[in-house]
Amino acid sequence: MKYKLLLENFRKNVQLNEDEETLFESLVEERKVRRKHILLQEGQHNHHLYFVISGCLRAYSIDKNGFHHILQFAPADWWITDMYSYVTGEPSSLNIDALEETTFLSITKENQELAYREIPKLERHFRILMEKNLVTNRKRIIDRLSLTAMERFKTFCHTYPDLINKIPQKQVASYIGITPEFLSKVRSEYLKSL
Amino acid sequence: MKYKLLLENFRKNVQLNEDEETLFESLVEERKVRRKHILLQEGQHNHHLYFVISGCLRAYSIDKNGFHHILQFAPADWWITDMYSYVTGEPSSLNIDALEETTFLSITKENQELAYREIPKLERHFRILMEKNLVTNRKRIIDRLSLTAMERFKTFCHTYPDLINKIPQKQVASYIGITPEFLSKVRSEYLKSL
DNA sequence: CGAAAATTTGACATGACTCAACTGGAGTGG
DNA sequence: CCACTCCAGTTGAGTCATGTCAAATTTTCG
Repeated sequence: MKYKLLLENFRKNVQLNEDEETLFESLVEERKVRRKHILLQEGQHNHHLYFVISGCLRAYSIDKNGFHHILQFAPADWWITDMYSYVTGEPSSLNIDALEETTFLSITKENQELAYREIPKLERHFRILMEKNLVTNRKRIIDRLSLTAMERFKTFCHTYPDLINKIPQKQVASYIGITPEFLSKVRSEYLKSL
Repeated sequence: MKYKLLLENFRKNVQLNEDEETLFESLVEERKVRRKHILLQEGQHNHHLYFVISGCLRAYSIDKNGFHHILQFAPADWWITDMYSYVTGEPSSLNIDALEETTFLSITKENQELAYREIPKLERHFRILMEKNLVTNRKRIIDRLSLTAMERFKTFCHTYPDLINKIPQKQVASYIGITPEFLSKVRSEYLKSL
């Protein structure tokens, strides 16, 4: 299996033997996208799970006023998809695109189901991934309910120190749920206070 | 197995045979709590997963100003826990209590792990549960980012029609992330507009 | 290098919060 | 079964956090 990062990802929760690794490798497709290239567009059907090898993907929705709201960043070693569309088969309400040139693995739902049948312990791996993902999302809901914009900004800096220097402020604003203008003000207040 | 509702819950995703049902039954404990009784308190360690048979539980956090923020309601047929504490073993940051007299099943993490070992297909069931839970939480994040208070209130009424007539308005406010006073105003606007 | 995008800044607008007063219904004890 | 208390809910006045819009400036990258 040539995808070391994917193996490491699996190894956090389960041990695969060589045949199983080879099987899984045969089920994924390696792809590459350029910066700003859209991988999944709102309204399309989504049958894929993506695993980032290098670069960074992001999932966002666009509201009725045209504002973007970022739901997730996926740097290397992260899984990403529109889970709603993936689970239900309904058209996607999210967009997924690349913040920079990104290499990733793509696996269809059919192949993923096949993998579950052939390698049942994968269920365990993905169950645990989903649990952790759930924890992250719940934390984010609580933060939005109980923290001010500046506190959320500080939390973001603390939680994603790598992203801060990599992505435009505008995207951070969209993630923590404020306007870019207001983030600019909040940030300058914050810098003054240091 | 005497817990029909639990069986139905499993059957949505997997088929257990009679031995497996009996095994699982032996791992859970049936409990009952009164209205307002606290099941899990912030700061305690949480090693349990709960499944509601009748009544309604709720999970909430309390912020530094003493305000409550409701993360989840769990009516009959729902699973609930502080997933963060459950997964990491850290003390809980959430409280779980009963909105009304509630009967539920409680299973320890040790027993749940044992169940996964003895009945591997349960991994599948809980993977799927977690995926759906994730979808719900993501939807809630998006709603909070893109909708006004009134829109969120309407969404709540639409999503949880049963709860609306069962729980005090104050709790709805805490769930959608506004003050009870403001919900009162929003609600009267909404009723006028019908 | 030049165009396009991101960021900053300021004046002004507004959605949501705070606080306080009032009302009404639910639970409790005598 | 009444009186009492205690929350939940309502309403209004004033305030605050954040949004809107527009203009100027800086950065990015094609």
